[in-house]
Amino acid sequence: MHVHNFVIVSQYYHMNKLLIICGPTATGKTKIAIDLAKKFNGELIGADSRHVYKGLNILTGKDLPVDGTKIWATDLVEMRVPYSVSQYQQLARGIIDRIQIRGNLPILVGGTGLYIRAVTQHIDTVLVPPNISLRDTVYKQTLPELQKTLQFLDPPKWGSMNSSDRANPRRLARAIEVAKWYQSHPKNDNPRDASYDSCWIGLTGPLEVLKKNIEQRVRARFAHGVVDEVRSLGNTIDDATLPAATSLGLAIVQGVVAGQLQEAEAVIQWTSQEFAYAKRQLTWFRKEQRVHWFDITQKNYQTDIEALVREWYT
RNA sequence: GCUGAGGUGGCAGAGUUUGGCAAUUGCCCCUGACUGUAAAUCAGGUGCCCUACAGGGCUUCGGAGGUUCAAUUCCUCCCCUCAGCA
Repeated sequence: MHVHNFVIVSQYYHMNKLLIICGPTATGKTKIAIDLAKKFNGELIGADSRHVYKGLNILTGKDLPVDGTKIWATDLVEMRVPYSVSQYQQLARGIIDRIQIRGNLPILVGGTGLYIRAVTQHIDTVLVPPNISLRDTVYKQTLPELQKTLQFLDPPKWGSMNSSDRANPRRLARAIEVAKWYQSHPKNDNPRDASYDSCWIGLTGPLEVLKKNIEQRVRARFAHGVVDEVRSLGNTIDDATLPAATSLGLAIVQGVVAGQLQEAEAVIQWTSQEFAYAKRQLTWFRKEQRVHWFDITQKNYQTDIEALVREWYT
């Protein structure tokens, strides 16, 4: 009887656990996540805004089959179809539920900060859908016009925005979209707040090391046939505004395919863009107070991580 | 060798006509923001020095001279690049 109770309590205790592996690109997040999955009966959920699309596996660095470990929340939709953080939130939370029910440890791994935040925190306006026709008209307007519209429709929202966002047409358009939506819909006061017992692991390293890793990775992608991969795309994503079409390096490799760019120059440009992205990721995650950071150039960081997870999980 | 066009920040490239604050702009680079596009999008910085900011000081347009109150700009010579002709 005592034993029985213990098992139930134990399972319940574990029911809410969520391990998160985050950090900039090219730090080996997936590899660590797979190692941990093996040791703790974990299952991986990708948190990557470009891996949700089918295709461009080499270009986006999708870590395929590596020994058959499945990664949930990848290869979800065709590249023609825009996918958003809202859909990701619903899906990922559902996946986490099921992993926990199975008695396994969900491991959220990826570099898309907003996706991770959407899973772990509530987002007020997440249920307000995009209004395509509104966006079409709104994007034809000048910045001052957009600003005036938002100031009129939602003064508090305008007041809460910083100077950078106030100059960002995309943010203004979204805010206008949300404001219009609430003119005819009630506010959702019953959001599902995800209160996971989460452990955040962040991988990082000196910038020079990150840059070197990125360059190696970019070179490897060329060696693995990224040019052919992009060439075979044809015109499947000829709309440059599709999220999948804005994948880092795509335009550059297309330049190589078209013969306008030498591979050596392409490597330089792509590395540079990818490195800038890594720094943006660091800027984002730096504000995430819960992250336990590990430097991948330190000798024992893997065992340190394992020890931390073990302490938290058992 | 001759003729022509050029030489301006890490790179590209304005400014020279008509001498009067050099750092148009873009890229690269640095920093930051971010709540249904997030590998997206946006903001700030970017000759050097002082300064928390305001601001102040000092450099510089291939090189050396010259004219002038004042030269990236006009004049002379030299160096270099490109194109054409030999």
